[in-house]
Amino acid sequence: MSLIKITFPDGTAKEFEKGITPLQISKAISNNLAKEAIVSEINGIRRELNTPINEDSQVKIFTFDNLEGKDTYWHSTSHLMAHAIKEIYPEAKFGVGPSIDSGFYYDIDINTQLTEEDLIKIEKKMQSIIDRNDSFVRNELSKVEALKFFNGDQYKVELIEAFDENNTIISTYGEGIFTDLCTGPHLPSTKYIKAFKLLSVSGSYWRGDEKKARMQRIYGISFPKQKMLDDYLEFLEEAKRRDHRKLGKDLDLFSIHEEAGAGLIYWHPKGARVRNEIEDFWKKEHFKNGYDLLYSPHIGKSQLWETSGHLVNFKENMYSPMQIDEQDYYVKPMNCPFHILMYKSKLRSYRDLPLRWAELGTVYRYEKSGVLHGLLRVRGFTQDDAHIFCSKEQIESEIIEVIRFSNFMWNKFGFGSLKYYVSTRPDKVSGDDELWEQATRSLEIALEKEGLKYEIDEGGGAFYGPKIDIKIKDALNREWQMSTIQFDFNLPKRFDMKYIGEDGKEHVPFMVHRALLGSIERFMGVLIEHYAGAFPDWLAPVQVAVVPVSQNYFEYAQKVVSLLLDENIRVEFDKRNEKIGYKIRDWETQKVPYMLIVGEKEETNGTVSVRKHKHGDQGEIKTNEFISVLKDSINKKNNNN
RNA sequence: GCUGACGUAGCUCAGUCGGUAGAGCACAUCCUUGGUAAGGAUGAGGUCACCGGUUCAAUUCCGGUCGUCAGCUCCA
Repeated sequence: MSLIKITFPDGTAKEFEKGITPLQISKAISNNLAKEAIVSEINGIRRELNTPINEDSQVKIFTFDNLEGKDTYWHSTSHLMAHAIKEIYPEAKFGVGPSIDSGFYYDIDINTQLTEEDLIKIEKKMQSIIDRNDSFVRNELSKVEALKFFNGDQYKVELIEAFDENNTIISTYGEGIFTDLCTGPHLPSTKYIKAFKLLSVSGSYWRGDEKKARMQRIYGISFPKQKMLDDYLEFLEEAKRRDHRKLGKDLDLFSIHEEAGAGLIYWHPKGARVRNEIEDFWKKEHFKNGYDLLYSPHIGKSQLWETSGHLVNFKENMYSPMQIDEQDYYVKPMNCPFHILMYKSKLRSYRDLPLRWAELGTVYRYEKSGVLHGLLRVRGFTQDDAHIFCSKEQIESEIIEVIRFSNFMWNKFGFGSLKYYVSTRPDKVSGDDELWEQATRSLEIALEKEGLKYEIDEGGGAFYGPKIDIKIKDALNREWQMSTIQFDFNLPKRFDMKYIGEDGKEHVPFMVHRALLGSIERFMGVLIEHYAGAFPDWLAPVQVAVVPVSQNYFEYAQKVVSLLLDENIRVEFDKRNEKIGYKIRDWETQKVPYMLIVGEKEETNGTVSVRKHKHGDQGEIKTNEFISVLKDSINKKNNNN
């Protein structure tokens, strides 16, 4: 009986009998760990919990709390699902079935169109396989053996053929009648899967290529505890309740009109009110931060777009030209060429720099019909655009300012958690190495100086320069890519931009594109979902509803309304012939921050009875006092909900 | 754009195995003047997305177009 040394991630080591498995090791550490263990890593290779270890090794144990654990858990569930499908539809062929950020999917080639009812059937079959507690059995084959084994399954054969002849051990995993090509690792057996749900079925293509075979993709999720699944399903329900398309309708914020064109947004009075508050705030903050505001036209001659390169690089996103005086004019997909024309309208000195020029510029881009989605993906949208023209010496401090500004804006709207990504030079781009290097470095230095962590997106930059993308997290912890800060080495050259330096010579200015909110439409879509439609006081389209107990108090109610109006508070006077219970319900569902109930008592006392959205009756308060508290909240732009 | 599902009143949805349609909410009028999440009665509302085809007859069946939804691919 020989002993081997097992070293753990914290550096401690312990001796075990040769042939011990990670599961047994985790039992030796603690019963809880053994219960929660999902997969292990042996000398840097992820392997099953029941893999015998025969030599001194580094061992890590993963649970569902680790990404590695989730990955294995979901991946095994996708195999379980495929297994169930194979039992129900023996003719089914399978593409790929990986785990994804949340859950898993499997692509299936099957003749019948799967429906929601079929998913229930598959779920039942999955449960019966779990009850059988089939083991996931690993087998290793040579390429020749694998090709033989999967003979007749064109998808698996295609995958196997792509493998390197010599240095790949091809592995398969099987439970019961189902065997799949897979590198693994997997759960020891199907019993480990405690709670799962198949969520949706939709179309996909073999290898994501629409020219290749059409497959059906089933998405699902699984968890080691029923409660976790329940919570996840509740999260999906909550996301549905917050869907900006639904709230946009319910709260009368905006509409989209089939007869007038897809992807084009109509802002109703209430949505326009919110938008107006955001834009006012945005403009004031830009002035404070040393920006100037611009307005530019919506169309420009083809020559402009040729100079800018858009007709070469962006044409598929631009709408067909219109003819004016026998010249082609294009609707703008971006604002930058216009801003550059303004830059070039006179000779610039280094003393003018930096120029920070911002515009809420509405642009139009062709988007494929299938990608349109509410406010989040549209064909006409308003960018909160700005271009910074500066000298080489200024780039670092300018980038820092933009990062700070962006931070400030997101915090103001209640988004705390920001993530930064620096995208570096793509391979295919030729150009000035030094320029790229320097600009990329300045982005990194700016983030480092601000004490911000960032990730590198290697080769993810645009062809014209490196960039910082900022992702935000909303109230449901969902990530959205919104802000972007991009260097542009292309346009200044194309437009022959210059400034006269201290040395009396011409220099090419650095140009930075930046959007803080991204686009107003998308931003509002995210904001609606973030606030679940219950906007904070300063943004709410209706801030106060004055609700008299009966018609007898209309006169007093009117006085209250007038006082509010005098203070520029957005107020509705509810004169409807309904009981107050009805009115309260109505304003509550409209998510109006405050209702002021007024009747005999309030008239006598010169007060209002405040009812706060979601918090109910707050009791009686002097009208003036209410107004000053509300005004204070509005002025401070509190995120008070 | 591609795959699939879907498109009936302002909204949410029934329904018609082919004989031009219904509920609840919302809306209007009247009764009721009510103190913290839906008072009652009456009424008005639809070329059943659009365009063709089949048929004595199409909202229903077939084809196309537009749009929506879930994905694929792509992005602010």
